[in-house]
Amino acid sequence: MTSAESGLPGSSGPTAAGSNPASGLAAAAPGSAARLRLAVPSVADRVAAELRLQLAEGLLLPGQRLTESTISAELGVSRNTIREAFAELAAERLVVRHPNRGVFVATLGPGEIHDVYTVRRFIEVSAIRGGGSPERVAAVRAAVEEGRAAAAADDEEALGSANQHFHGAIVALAGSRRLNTIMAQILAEMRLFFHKATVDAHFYRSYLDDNEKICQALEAGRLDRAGDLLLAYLNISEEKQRAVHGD
Amino acid sequence: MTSAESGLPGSSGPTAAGSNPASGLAAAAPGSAARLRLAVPSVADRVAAELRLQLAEGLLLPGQRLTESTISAELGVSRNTIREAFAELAAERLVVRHPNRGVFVATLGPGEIHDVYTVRRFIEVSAIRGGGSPERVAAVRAAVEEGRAAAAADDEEALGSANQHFHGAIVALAGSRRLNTIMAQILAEMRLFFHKATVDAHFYRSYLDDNEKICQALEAGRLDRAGDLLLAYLNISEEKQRAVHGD
DNA sequence: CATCCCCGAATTGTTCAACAATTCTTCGAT
DNA sequence: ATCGAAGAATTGTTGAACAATTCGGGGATG
Repeated sequence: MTSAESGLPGSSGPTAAGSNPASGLAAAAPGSAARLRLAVPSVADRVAAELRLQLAEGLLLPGQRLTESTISAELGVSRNTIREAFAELAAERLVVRHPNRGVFVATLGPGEIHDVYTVRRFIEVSAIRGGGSPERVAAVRAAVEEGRAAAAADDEEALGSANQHFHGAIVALAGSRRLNTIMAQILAEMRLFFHKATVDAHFYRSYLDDNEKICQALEAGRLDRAGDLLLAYLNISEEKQRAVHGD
Repeated sequence: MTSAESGLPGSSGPTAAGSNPASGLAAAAPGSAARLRLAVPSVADRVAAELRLQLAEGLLLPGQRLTESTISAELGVSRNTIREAFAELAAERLVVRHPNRGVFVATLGPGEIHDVYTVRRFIEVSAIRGGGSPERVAAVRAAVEEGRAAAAADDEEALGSANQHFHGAIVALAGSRRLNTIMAQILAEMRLFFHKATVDAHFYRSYLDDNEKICQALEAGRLDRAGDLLLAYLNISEEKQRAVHGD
């Protein structure tokens, strides 16, 4: 057992560290105060988190095969643990298991992209039509400003991030744990094919105004109008995606 | 009662003795199904399916602990495979993992129940407001009739099943794979705490008329009205659930 | 009598090694 | 050049092992 044992050496630098990889949503749950539990995630969970990260960064391209032994060696964890992580990721649709053939990074064809947008239309529009507490509306506003700042700094990566935060904040208006995680998974799926789109440096740029208008309508309490705007936004966004990905 | 090792559909039988791990799985004669490429799910998947079933039947009560070694022995599969199945179920929220303590059947408190209904209000109402193809509407009608037949036969179990089919069919109107699986998971979660409710033999009975009215509105193309009815239905249903479960 | 601590017992988390079953590849025969 | 069969590679699954952790039960102590 001469192999490294330090927690997840990782192939792309000492990532592992950090705390909650997929957090961003439920930062502090109301009510559960005495939860000083420093629950160290299991190795399988950390492996899954690492892969999720590499997936989000476009380091692992859709369709690419993930060989158990390779990842096992690269991350210094046993093949069995890798399989547990795969089960997690497969449940999130980020990877697909082909029996006896291996797991592959999920590929989203035109049909799948449409399906993702269908879910978004359902959830996001319903969420914004329901409105939310002032703090939650403020969170939406914060995401808009975050996007504006990123645009000013010409940071396309941050711009894409801010855009996702914007839509996450909209769903968070409903204050539902389950809806939040559903949305988080959908956004994770979208990152899978958004890398193709961001080659165009000004891809998100055009969304800035839309986000601003939607946010204003929301703040003004014109929820139906906000919903209509958001719906139009999603339709156009889907159209663009379809254009980028061969029909 | 149902004792006996509910051994995995397939076989595995009471081999118990671990001396011969050899296949006992595929009992199907290869000659008969030469054409049918029936992708046999992995053992881990079948274990997960079996547990899902026991969960749905109320054989495993919320809060109950699932010991790896016990299930491993009961189902005749290795502990490692059990863990893979657990990862699946945990991703579906049907069980919860307490680090170093084990996995437990998920318990849904009042807050969780409200959350489940929030998701249902979002998805089901949006789905019915969007309408659907005639075949899909017909599927909703079929679920209504299924419920009527179950009521006539005084089969409460079938009645509950039909009710779930009804709501599944409503979501299926949208024709979205992802929404369908999301709804399936939500319904699976609900089965966790519905067993408490069905002690009242006439629990679902009162829903029959509501379903009929909703279906009629849907068939008549009065989608907004159908949505309103469904929304009211869900609110009342949540109220009842909250009443049954000590608030 | 109550409290605390330490020590076993049981269970989980993780690894390793092995093997059957299946798929992929390559090479050779027709 | 096509086809098929031997061989290599990979997955699916098992079993055993061990460290780490939690749980429960005595004592020993105050």
